[in-house]
Amino acid sequence: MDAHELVAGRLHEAGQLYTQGRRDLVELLLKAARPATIAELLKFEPRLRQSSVYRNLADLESVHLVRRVIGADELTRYEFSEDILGHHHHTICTSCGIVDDFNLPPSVEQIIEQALVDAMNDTAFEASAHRLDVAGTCTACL
Amino acid sequence: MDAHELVAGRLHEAGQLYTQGRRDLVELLLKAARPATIAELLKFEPRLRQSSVYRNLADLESVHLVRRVIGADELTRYEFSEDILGHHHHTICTSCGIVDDFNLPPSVEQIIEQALVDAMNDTAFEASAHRLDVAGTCTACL
DNA sequence: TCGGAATTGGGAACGGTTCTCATTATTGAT
DNA sequence: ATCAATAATGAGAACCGTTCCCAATTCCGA
Repeated sequence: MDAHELVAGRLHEAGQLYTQGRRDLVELLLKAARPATIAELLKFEPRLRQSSVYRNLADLESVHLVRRVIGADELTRYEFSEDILGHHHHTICTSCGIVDDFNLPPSVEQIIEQALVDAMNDTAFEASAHRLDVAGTCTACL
Repeated sequence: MDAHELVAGRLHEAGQLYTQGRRDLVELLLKAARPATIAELLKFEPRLRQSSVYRNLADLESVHLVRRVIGADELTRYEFSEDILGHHHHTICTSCGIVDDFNLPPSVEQIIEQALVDAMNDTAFEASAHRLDVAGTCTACL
């Protein structure tokens, strides 16, 4: 399915418009193919204005089209939500901060999922999602 | 083993002193029994000065006695390093931000560890640690 | 007890993010 | 097509957690 259509539809449901600026932003996120910082987005497409990028990412996040990714540095990164990208995990380079995606076999996911359900049975905590990342050093930084 | 002894020793090796302020800080972290924000630490022990707490946490982190924990909000939390607490995971309440600890059975840890090694074989990434947290809602917020 | 080194405290500075508000664009109804 | 109502935009100010600076103080070994 075309990402733009999906985004347009979901925004429309929420009474929001799919403007050119938002289109550009979505296009950029598609091209990035990994969680991107605001600075990266602005550098790649200087037409975009900082305040609009922040606002639009927040808007897209509020309808669960994108999500915030926390890495090792203080910079917030954004990527499409798992609704769009599917469930996946992140490698986080502790040297340069770059975050990238990777997947685990469904069999492992299932074991993790079950183990977490069991673990949460002891603690009175209502789990809604899990997050498994790997910290280390990316090729460029080795 | 007594935590204070361990801390004192490790600081000494690094040519740093185990002052009263640092002692108080360690004591607080022990009492907290879960990752604590700077604001929480200052609130519990107003004798402590903000700048010293930030500096001392950074110092303790540099000798791997404490570590920074990233939750769901913008507040940095600190807890003793896994050297001291052992490997464990975190629940993160997306409502109030509280982070708490939990453990998984060694058998599951082993499966995860192996799955990550396999996954990293494909990507040229040098993994050094993994992080598995659960996001959701804590009892108090339900 | 003294001198050098480490630590402290207060506040200024920093940087990413959020907020404000006047201007502009977009949409649906006429 | 035109208009009115609503939403989005852009520029910069404000915010806030954190880091930095430096003079005063504390600590330790000789």
